Amino acid sequence: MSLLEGLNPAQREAVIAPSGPLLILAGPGSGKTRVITHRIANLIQREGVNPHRIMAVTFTNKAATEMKVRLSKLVGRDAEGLTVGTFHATCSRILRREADHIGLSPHFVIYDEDDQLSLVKSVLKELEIDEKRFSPRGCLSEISSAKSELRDPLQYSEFAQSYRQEVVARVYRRYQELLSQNGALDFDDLLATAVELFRTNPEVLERYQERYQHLLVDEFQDTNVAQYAFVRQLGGKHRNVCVVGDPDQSIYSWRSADIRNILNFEQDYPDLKVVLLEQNYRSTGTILEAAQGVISANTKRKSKKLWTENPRGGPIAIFEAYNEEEEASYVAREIEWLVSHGGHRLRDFSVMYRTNAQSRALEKAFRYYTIRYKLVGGVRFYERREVKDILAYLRLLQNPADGVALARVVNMPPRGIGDRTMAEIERIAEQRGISLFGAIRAAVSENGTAGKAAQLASRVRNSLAAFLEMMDGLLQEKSELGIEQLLDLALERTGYRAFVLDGTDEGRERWENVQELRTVAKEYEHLVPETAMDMFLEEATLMSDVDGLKEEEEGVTLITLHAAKGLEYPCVFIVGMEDGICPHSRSFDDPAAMEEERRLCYVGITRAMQRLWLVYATRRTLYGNMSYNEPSRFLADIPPGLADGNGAHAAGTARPSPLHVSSPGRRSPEPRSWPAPNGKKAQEIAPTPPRPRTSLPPPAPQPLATPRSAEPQFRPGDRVYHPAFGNGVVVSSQMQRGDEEVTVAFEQRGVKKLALSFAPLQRA
DNA sequence: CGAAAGGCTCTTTTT
DNA sequence: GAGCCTTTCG
Repeated sequence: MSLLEGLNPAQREAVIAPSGPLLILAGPGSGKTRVITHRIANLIQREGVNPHRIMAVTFTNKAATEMKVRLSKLVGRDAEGLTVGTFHATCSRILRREADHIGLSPHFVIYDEDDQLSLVKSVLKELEIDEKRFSPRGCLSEISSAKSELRDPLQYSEFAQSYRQEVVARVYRRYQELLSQNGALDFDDLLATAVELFRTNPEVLERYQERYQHLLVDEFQDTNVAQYAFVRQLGGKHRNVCVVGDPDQSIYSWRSADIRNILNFEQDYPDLKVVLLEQNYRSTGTILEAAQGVISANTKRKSKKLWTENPRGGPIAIFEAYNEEEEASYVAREIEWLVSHGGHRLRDFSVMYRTNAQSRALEKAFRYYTIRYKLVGGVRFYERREVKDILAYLRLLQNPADGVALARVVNMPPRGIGDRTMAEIERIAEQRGISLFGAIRAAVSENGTAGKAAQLASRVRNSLAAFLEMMDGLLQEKSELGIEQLLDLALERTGYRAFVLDGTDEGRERWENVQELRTVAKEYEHLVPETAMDMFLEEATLMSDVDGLKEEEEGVTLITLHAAKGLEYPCVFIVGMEDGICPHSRSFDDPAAMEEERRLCYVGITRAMQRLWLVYATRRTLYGNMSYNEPSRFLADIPPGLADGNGAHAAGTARPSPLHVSSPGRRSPEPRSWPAPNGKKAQEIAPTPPRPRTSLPPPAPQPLATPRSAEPQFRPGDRVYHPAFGNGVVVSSQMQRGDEEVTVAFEQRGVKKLALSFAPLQRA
């Protein structure tokens, strides 16, 4: 099969563009991943580039994995030689390999946000800075952005102007010292330290430049200064840097992503070739048009003209719910209806929201309606308390200098080493510049002797001695044990197993998570023993939300708008379409932030292939109390005629919710256009009449694909095609309540009964 | 020291 | 409404 088969002219151009800097501006659904993978395949197969010389960088492991899978299909075994990974993982691998050049232990651990926060807190305590005035979170985010911009503590303190910044500068300096003492790097360090390595070791950089003659970067609009510096360094020699991105989908500026990287890119590489991918293969014309309506209200953007050959599709549904519970049950019932009548499966659906807290009401409704769902984000597996505890034990065994890990587990389960004791230990560690572990050892061995380290009660001393002895025992045995065995032994010796299994259901659940971790650990046993533990701990830390998402698994996906970037679903609900939520209230006084909210909304809308629902509630409980929000201003930017404003789009939406007896039904049975042409806010256009206390009868579903008629369009024997089910033959067809119900025998999927107004059924 | 209870403050998004 | 921190009591 030709590599160029089935590509449009722009895609083809991007795939075969000659070596040299290349910027691919790719609109949503324009076949971006396809272009990257085909370009790599083209390099290997047509230009004879050794796969070892190609590096592709993504933002999530999931994107990396997907890319690898697709490449395996394209180039077979050659894919094995490629370097494909996230920025963080790629930098981490390089740093472990080259650690000795910058005085770093190759066994460094990676601190996630939890660990970072504990470290900042201990710094604040040590420097006697009031947490009330300088929140640990605030300090951390300041430090994080400094690192993302490659400013070390010294540079930061020079640049510091306000009192606040001066304080943060002191915290930053000490924080960095402690990281180093603990043998740890945080997320941001992975990038900044890699850049530093290359900057201070030209010969190392040259080796990597020589090796990686071709670089490809996905989601370039979300790179920060450090990531861009890394790309520039690596690509500095051969200049074969291909970056792919879409400024309209830049949604991570709060994590220091800088759209200006795209502009800088053009300046840094004057001979840059630019390819625009503007044809959308994903969404219906209606959805694409709505998306463009929303995004074009941003002032600071280059306008693109996206287009599609896809059918226009049905209208977008806009539904006003009474509160978040009705919102959730509306979503649940729509899905239920479409799954039983519309020929959709649960996995075709995704419900997207601005903040993770919004998933709660949805989960409740889904459980009530017994609809299976897959929750992305929320409390992740690797962030569960018991999982983090176990990982901390393993970290401590791998790297006894890791003070954050020690502080986490030293009294978990409780073993008589409380805050006061630890404060004393911390004092010793700080005083002597040694690790917490070393300080415990010192305290135990020196207590009561001349020049004693501390005055400890004998009970406390015994507790510490017991802990020390236990850890020393594990440390001695660890070299002979695999990860799994070490984990088992640690669970016993530390008493953690007995601690978790406390007889409650919750305890059993937590123990299952521990077992799950054990299963993951098993997968690392085939690795080289010296690095297996490092890899295991690293991957546990660098795992991202979407990485755990299994598309093939049945169930509705619940996901934040941020995490949904890069995904697509036949049917998408965006809930909480309210001013204050989407856009989030934090963006109200910042035009740039508001533009980002709009991009976020745009990202959400463009995830939808066939159907889109935008849902808002007139009131909802927010942070514990009731708030009343206006419909999102973004709704008013959807061009007129694309949406049904009463939520009538799909199923029996007006059925009373069994969850809430008092829940009112639909406001008005007749569809109204949304919004009014003058683009005023929804509420001003269509003032909401008081909602009736009883629900109205459900209106007949609105046909999307066909006009209503008394005669069935399909007859037994007709050959048909359905995007999800493939080819089939009509078995029977009859009119039901103004809708045509077609029974089709699909070649692959068996017999399905479809409602024609909802099933995208075509004649084949 | 540890468990339990009550009060406090915030919550955007995450590699 | 939840998680975090502080307080209180055994």
